[in-house]
Amino acid sequence: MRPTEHSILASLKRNGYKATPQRRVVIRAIVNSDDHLTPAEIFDRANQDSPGIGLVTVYRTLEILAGLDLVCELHAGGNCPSYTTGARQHHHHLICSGCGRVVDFTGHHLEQLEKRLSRESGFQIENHLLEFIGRCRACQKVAGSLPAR
Amino acid sequence: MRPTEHSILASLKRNGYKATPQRRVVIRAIVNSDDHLTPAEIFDRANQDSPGIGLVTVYRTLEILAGLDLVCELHAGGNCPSYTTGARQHHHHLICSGCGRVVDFTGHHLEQLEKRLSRESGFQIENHLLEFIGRCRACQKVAGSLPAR
DNA sequence: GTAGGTGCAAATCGTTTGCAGTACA
DNA sequence: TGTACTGCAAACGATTTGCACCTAC
Repeated sequence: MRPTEHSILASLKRNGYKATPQRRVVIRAIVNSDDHLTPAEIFDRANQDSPGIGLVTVYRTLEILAGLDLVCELHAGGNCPSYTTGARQHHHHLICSGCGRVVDFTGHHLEQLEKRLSRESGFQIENHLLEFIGRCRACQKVAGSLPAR
Repeated sequence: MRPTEHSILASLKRNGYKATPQRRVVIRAIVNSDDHLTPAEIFDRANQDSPGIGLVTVYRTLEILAGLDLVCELHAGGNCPSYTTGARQHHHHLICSGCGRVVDFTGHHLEQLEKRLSRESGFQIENHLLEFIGRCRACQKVAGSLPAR
């Protein structure tokens, strides 16, 4: 169940934030993309959709959305932050080192490992991050294509 | 088998890089620490050890070392890059959200998942990143201590 | 002797902050 | 109407680059 523009806006209001046109545009940019987008990419799309919006507003909106867990933040080894709609279901990432495409996957359970680590280290574990880096089918063909970095 | 200052220097030379005193100092700073260090922290230690070294040199040395896989780069969800000696053995990270301390762990095998993903997605998987974020024993006691961010 | 390495200063990049004006509820 | 939101410009911190000098091999 991917969140929609509407459901995200509703969450915002429920949490006491206003539903401004700028926020709608930012949310739409993220929801309408299958990819993970960097703040700059989100700004580009938002700006195309509704010229005049400020990059600052994009950052501020992202901060709110991430704080409410309405979008999911990704740290793709190196090119730091990018965002996508956080399917409420916990998922992991498969990142193409050629083109930067990100595929989500679910279904691997780390609870057992989490328990073991917690027991052995004394850590109270709050979260985890599992990412695989590789080459997607298309990039395997393009021999010698440069890594996204 | 943790690499030593000596073994890292040897690798550098083997790859056509010169063994300068500055590089020695940077390597020593990393090798002598159990923690993961940010470039700034490495610079501090290096500078204490041998005043006058430039931050730029630290960055340039880290770039070389990471390129040769002699140190391992860590992306702790948010406070991006830090470095440690890359025990050639593959390992994962357990990061404290309170104090930023990083504990390595090994022994969890993801090969099976890797194969499944590869089959289902067509990706040729090159690497993965598994990090747990939580609170270490000390930080659990300090109630309400601010996250490292 | 020379290619590669160093350190300084300045440039650059992504992100954050201060502030005055604007608009949603 | 009042508070929260916006956009600009400037500030900021981390990293990179240009350049002249230096040093390990």
